[in-house]
Amino acid sequence: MDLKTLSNHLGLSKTTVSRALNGYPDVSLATRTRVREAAERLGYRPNPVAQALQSGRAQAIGLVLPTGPGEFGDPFLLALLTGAGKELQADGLDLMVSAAAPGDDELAALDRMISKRRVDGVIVVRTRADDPRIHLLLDRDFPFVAQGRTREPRPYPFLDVDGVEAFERATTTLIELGHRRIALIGGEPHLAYATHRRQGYEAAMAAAGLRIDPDWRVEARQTREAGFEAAKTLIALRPRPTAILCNTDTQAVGCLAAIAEAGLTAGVDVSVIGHDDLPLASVTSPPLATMAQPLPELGARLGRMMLQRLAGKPASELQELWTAAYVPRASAGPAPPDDRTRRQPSQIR
Amino acid sequence: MDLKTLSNHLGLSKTTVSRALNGYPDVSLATRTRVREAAERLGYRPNPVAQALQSGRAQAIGLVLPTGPGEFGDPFLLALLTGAGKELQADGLDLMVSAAAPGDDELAALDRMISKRRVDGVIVVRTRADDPRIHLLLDRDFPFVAQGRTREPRPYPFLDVDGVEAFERATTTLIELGHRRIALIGGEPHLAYATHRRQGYEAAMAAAGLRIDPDWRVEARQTREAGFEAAKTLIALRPRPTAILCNTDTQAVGCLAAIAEAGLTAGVDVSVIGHDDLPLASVTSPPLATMAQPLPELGARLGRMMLQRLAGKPASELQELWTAAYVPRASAGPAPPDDRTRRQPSQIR
DNA sequence: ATGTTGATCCAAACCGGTTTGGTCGGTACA
DNA sequence: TGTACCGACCAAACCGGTTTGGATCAACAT
Repeated sequence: MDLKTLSNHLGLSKTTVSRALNGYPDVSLATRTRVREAAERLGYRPNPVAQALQSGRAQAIGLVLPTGPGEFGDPFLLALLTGAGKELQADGLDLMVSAAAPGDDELAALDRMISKRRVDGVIVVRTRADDPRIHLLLDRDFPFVAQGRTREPRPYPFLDVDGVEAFERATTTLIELGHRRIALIGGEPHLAYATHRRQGYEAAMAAAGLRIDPDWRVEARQTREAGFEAAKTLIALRPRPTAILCNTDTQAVGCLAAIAEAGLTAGVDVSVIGHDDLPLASVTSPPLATMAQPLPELGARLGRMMLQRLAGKPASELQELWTAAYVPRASAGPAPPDDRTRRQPSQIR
Repeated sequence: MDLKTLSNHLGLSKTTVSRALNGYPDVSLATRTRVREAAERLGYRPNPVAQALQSGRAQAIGLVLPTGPGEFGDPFLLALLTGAGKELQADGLDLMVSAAAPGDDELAALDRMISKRRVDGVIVVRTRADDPRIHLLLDRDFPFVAQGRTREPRPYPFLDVDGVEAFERATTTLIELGHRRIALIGGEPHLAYATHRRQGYEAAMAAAGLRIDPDWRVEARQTREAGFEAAKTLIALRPRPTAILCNTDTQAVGCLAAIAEAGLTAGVDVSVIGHDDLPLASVTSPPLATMAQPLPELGARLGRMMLQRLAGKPASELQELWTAAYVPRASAGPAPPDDRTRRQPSQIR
């Protein structure tokens, strides 16, 4: 059922039928309703491809999924994607997804997507500190919104969860539990969020008047194994840190394993807090305390920001910073009674 | 840079340029190379929207993500999506994703997708025993491939992992470890794969000459909580089953929790095997033995099957059954020395 | 000299919509 | 009575490609 068939059927011109369906006032009300009823009855659906060709807009937005091993872990992305997809669908936009490993492939996939003109905008997820995708999109002046911030002087629309605030709060929580020797397994500095979280940790320690021993601040990749190794080093320190903050849950899981392997109990001897609230965080032993991001809502907001961007809202007005929620679980407990460290100095003297 | 501009630039007609680029033999070799070079040099890219309108093919395939809470767990879907996406991309097809909760929404999303004609085919994931999506697609004669089988007499293309074989093997593995009282936390019967897995369990037990106590076979929803409750019931039985097979890892995680709560040790007092090898399976305590599916390969194959389907390969030749891999982990150990059951009957007599 | 054939190239139609720039008849106003 | 204006409708152009059905011309055959 196409427009020509429908208009023949009604004894009207294509023009009039088209304009009737689109609610133009230069079609009489009577005709308008007659056309609409017929369209409804005959199940007429305008061909979006033809509309796209005419309007120059694809009625779709793109999303390149970084599919590298690990990093955030997949549940993160799918929740984001779902949230964004539903929001866009409500406005009649489809979601076009392309999967590529971070790096050249990813950039090529993005390039292909925008030069094919099959999408009107793209959503960039898991931004990195210095993100070539952001450069590409800004250079080409292609509409986009990013999940996360990068080092980029030009203003662009983003939605991020405040890593500084999150780790400030996580650190403060530990301090309130009586911890003083708090260590950090940070992420690699090329990840923007890793830098922010480290800053939050440092700020909270400073605010509480606590010194950070240089040994307490280590960097590790976003894998379980890296978390395991980093934690082993931290646990071996004397005096031993009583709490470890991990850049992500993935690292934290490795950290828990290292604690168990050392014959210690997480949440009792050493407290651990992660970030992301991955599904696995609730099944570790002990369950992992963590900072949670409202992923579906983040996705939905990203979708809506994309719509606003396409509607012409300036980038500078589309920058939001959300707050993570602390999810208390058994891995974060009160600081152990701290006799060892008090005695040690006197023994040395 | 559109075709008209390019042809003006070359002093040729649109027709000739188009045919040159598409390699038609009625353009002289000299012209053909000249056109191709110019196109390359000027960065000409045909507008896929215009091509789609003309050819009637959208050069995209669709995928409706069921986003209901739980069931398989998200990592499953994302891996599948990635695998399929890469395969399709290699053939120039894009992947259009729409997220909807299973049920009416999902069907509506699917309907919208195919009647909008923005996709040439769809991939159906997580099929259910009696799947309305399959009915819809077969009724409309719309090309699709399904991940999983359903009760449907008409032939259609599918790729499934053999649940019968998987649980037959899991059961046999437990029998070889010395287990005799093996229980099953099955899935709801409307899930096709749950039925298959139950059959595999029953077949292996029968083949080993072991009777299945009716109490050992329970059904539970695909959630951690349901697995927890079901396991509690099983653990309370006397004589107690020494092994529990769970329809999915999600249930198995709940099962492990119930075992721990009863003061028992999984893998020692009661062995547990799950299915899916979700990421969290390796961090439970003890780590969860499970049947793993090669998700990225499954996705890739689904993508290729879709291409073959569109190329006209008949449905009956596009039906594949793959085999899951057993991932041994500490939750499945040898059967405990079984003195209690031997004595109990003598006491009763 | 007149067809025939094959190699090249092209104008126009087409895909299915939307937009432009009208026409046509009737009413309002000078 | 002439004309300005308005409401309702429509033919044709357009979006950017591909396909159809020629046109042109040189070489070759009759």
